[in-house]
Amino acid sequence: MLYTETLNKNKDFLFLYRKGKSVVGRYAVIYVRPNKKPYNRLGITAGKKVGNAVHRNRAKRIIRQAYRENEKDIPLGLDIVIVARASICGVKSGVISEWLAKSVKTAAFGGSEK
RNA sequence: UGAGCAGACUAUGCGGCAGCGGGAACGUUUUAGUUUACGAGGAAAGUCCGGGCAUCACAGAGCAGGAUAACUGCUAACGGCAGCCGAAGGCGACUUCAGGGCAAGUGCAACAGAAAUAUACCGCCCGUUUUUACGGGUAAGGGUGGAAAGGCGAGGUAAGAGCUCACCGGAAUACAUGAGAGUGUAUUGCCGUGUAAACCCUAUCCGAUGCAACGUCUAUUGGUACUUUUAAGUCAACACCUGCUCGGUGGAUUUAAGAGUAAUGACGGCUUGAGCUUUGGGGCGACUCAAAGCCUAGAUAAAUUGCCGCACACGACAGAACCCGGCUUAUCGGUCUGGUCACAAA
RNA sequence: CUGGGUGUGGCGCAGAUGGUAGCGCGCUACCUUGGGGUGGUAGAGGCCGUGGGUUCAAGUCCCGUCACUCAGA
Repeated sequence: MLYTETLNKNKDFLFLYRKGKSVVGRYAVIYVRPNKKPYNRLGITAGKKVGNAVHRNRAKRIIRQAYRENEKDIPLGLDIVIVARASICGVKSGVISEWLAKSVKTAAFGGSEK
């Protein structure tokens, strides 16, 4: 991933859940917030509700793949957290990719403020 | 041909494009980059046992506590496995078993029943007698119960009773046999049910903590915690080693001053190992010995994927996290091997 | 990684060393009131998370398993 670091501190996740803009979809929820840095930071959450370890790993893989495909269209300088939901399991990656492309932009330029 | 038993193996395959993880090589001041081979399981799961490894100063003795339970072996070890004994089930191949000791001691056995671990309600027999009660003997018969005086038949007796005898079940002793559990034979009337997954007894085993162990390097703040040195005071007891006792080690603690360390982050621990494959030898087998060859995940918000095409049986359960040996549980199916029973044919 | 705890009517909980499973709230019907509440009487509702085992007999004892939950590093 060209312009992206991973987000791995529990503190940062909690900060985004409280202060970030959110977009809710059928397969996942996206939280976004500007971070005033020249690169993006991405965090992916797949909780216990998604399923067992195999399903959680698949959810994370698909989301990461979708992000990679759309990376060029996403503006720089954002913290992004994507939380997988249970219905992501039986879905092909193309659907997620399409959905992500739309949702990130709406989140970045005017998602519902919390 | 059908049914059934046991064991072993496998876990969609092939191709194209894009991508991920750490390793090696090339390259670069460094970063970026290029090439190349490799990259989840039979259960990786549950964390139920056992061991390695690391630290706790020595890793001690006894009690307590916990675990296991026929026997002989295998193993680093085990609660695992193999063989074998016994019991139960199946026509059989075969399967299942917490399978030591209630005949050491203690406890418990509701309701029913006269009586539940010691007794006489009805009945049977004897005696006394006011002929309808009292005393005594008796576990053959009745009913209750999961369990009722080892079972059953004969003798015997006032009536009965292992009181005596035959057969069967158990126990003890002796002899034979086996490595042993055991098995066989003989003798002794020696014989109050069940429960130890009730307390308990017997034998064997167990020091504690877990890779967030542990080691190395390091920023900032502050005098927080720990260690240590010196000085002063107090106490002869206190702290630690496992819950207690013995035993061992250190004298212990408070205040003041000085010195050092820890936290945070990074790296190591981390994958060459009770390793895998093949061949040969030993053993009924678990397993083991020798030789040759091989290197086969090591991540840290955590890598095996996405899309397309073809084939068919249309793809189950499921993702390493210090490492091994087991156990248990989940699982769409497929293949092979060896026994068994029934039917038919030769 | 390690060690505990819980599971019982709709809800919250009892059930000491095995012997016919209860309490409070709630629910249903009736009485009381002009009506409602309160109060009173009667009643329904449970294979005790699940699969085995020990025992004459298991909610209770033992083993496996599922779910939830707590503590420590």
